Amino acid sequence: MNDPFELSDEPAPAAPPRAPDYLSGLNESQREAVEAVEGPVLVLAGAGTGKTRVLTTRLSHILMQNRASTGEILAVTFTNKAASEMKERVSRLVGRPVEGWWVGTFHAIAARILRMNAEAVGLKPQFTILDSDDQVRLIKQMIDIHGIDEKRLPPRAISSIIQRWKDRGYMPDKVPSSESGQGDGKVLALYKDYQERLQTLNAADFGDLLLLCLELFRLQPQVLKEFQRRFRYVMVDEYQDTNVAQYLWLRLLAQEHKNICCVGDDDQSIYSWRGAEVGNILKFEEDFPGARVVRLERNYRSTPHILAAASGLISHNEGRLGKTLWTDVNEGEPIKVRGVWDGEAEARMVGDEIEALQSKTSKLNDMAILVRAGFQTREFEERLITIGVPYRVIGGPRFYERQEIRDAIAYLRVIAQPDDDLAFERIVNVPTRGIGKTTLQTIHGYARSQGISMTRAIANLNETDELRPQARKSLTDALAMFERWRDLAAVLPPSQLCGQVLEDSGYVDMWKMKKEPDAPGRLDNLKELVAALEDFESMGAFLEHVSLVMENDDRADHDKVNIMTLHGAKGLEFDSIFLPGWEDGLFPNQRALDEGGLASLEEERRLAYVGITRAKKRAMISFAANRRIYGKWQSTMPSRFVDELPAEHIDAQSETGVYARQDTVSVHTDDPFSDVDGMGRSRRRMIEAGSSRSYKPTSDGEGIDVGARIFHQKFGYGHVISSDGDKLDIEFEKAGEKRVMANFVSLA
DNA sequence: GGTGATGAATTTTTT
DNA sequence: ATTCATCACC
Repeated sequence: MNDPFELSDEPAPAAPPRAPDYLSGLNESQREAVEAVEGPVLVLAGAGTGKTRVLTTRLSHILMQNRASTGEILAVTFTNKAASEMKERVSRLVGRPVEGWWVGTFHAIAARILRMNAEAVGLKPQFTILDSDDQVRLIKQMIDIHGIDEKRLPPRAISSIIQRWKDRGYMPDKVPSSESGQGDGKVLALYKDYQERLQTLNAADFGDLLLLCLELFRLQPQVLKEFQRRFRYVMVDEYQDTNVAQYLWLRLLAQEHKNICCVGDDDQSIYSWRGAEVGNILKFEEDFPGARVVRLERNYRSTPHILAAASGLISHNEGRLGKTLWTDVNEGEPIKVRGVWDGEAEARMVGDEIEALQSKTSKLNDMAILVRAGFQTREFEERLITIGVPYRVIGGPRFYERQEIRDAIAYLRVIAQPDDDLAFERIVNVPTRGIGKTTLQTIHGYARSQGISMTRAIANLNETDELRPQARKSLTDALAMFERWRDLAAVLPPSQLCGQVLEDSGYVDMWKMKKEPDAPGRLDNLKELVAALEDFESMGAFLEHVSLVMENDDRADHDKVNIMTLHGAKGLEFDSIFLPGWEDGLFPNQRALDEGGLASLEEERRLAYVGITRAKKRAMISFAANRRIYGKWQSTMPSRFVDELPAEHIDAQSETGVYARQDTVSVHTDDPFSDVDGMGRSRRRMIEAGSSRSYKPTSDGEGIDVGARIFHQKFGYGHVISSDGDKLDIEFEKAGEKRVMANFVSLA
């Protein structure tokens, strides 16, 4: 036990009473997690077990016991929302606003550390943080030089390869040879070049914030030491979502005091596709010897039926740390599982259910429709509009991602940082100033050959006659304009400066001239931006905010049904949850099925688990027999996850005629995860007897080839246009072109 | 340098 | 179906 008096920077209040208020009301394991402040601790917090409460109480506990001052605690989260919630709740628990502490997202804290030591990694302190859009544009510019075929390897793909390398902590010279072969080996060269380019632009992308931080710690051990000494206690939220770079970063920072507490749930790891390593949480005990593991298993959110259904489902995953959630609340209803004819019927059913619940005094705010992919929201939006039920879609495009806002910000970025080529290029000809492709290419070529930024290149080029006089004039004017704004920036507050810039540049006039229907809306957005800037002391603070803080305050001020993706729902809870589209190919998603193997399927299953566990009182899972995807009708099979729900906890019903068939025969697939006959318990249970005919087993084109004339019980006769695994594109004689499962057709 | 046509792609998303 | 990017052409 440490001596509290030595550890505090601040005047200490009297020692806390034996059982402080803030500890009361915690259950046994929660309290254990809160009080285990020394040494490495892993808190396995199942869904709805009071994770945030533990985290905030623990932080307060450390402060209240004067084990450390605010400046000596590092608490990292993934989202700004989680960070501000933590700040707010701890302030409330401690009874005073807590300031000067290190609570924030990985990226924000890494950026803070990096800005304090930018020079060590070749940046200037006011470096720009590039978002993924900038990143892709930059890569696109570099693609030709590296002789990469844009068709085979689009900028997006390259960006994601590089991003994944960064997630694993690889600087260009550290990419292992097993990895460097990606994209004909050309991507690695591009990565190297890309990093150099970022340096001349005085910019860092999101991955760099962590990666360069690691680099800083490597190059400047004394800087690392300083932070290691500073952070007596380290706390991490959503540990299952950390990537390797973040893991290394944490491990370094916690080295000195070894008081690290990671909170997470391996069953809710759904972000591997953006670099998260479930392995981090699975091997915590190895990584931090002597680690204490506390399991939070008492669930305060859901009914036993919901918990049992979710637990039954997730038990199909291997490689879990394993938890058994329990609750002592009352039974509640089993999960409804419904099969319907098509997507429209599904939307209708969900709409009806929502209306029924609403008339039983349920608030719309307490209901949510959780979909696998964004495009699925539309059907529900349309239905809710027709029946007049208000809704909100959470997670759409954000304010700062709109074109006009990004343009405006680009102006501000160039003012703040002349070397920011990406921003400069974005607006140099917006509004049009007669600076075209050719001119830009000349500047680009020169800039790159000299290893300088474009604005510097222009200054040099204007001394020569390489540019057309007209372009030269425009560029000179533009640079002069920026110089003037930079002077203004010194005297005007950010908001006024922004207004001025938008006027002077002709940007506002440009939109006023446009007769597009959305032009007025864009002008409104610009006004909103200027207004938003009033909250900021400095332009630098604002730009940091824009790059690191997502704006997602959908105010819950009206009673509306929530529609969002399953990913977007993590961490939220609602009384009633609707889970539509549980069909193989949609959920689990086809790409996950095709590409990622078992790991991917398990992640989809975790996603299903996350979905179900969002429900406090009731949940309804549904699937359709037919669905139009990308304009084509497909006949679909219920999700394999439907099978995996324990029968005792669901109430299954299916529309008459849906999946009607009898005399099921086995269908060979290459899918190792499906059960023997491709049709398990629940799925079979959903199938009602009806008129049908048996068919021959088919396998991967065997039996049914392209060109074959076939029969389908719903669509009639047709011939096969093409096949794609177990799916066939068929031109039906009566029903037109459709995509159907091979096992639903037979040779005619 | 702006406009219309054609073709390809289309999970999930924070920072 | 719809969007989005690229290309040809004014």
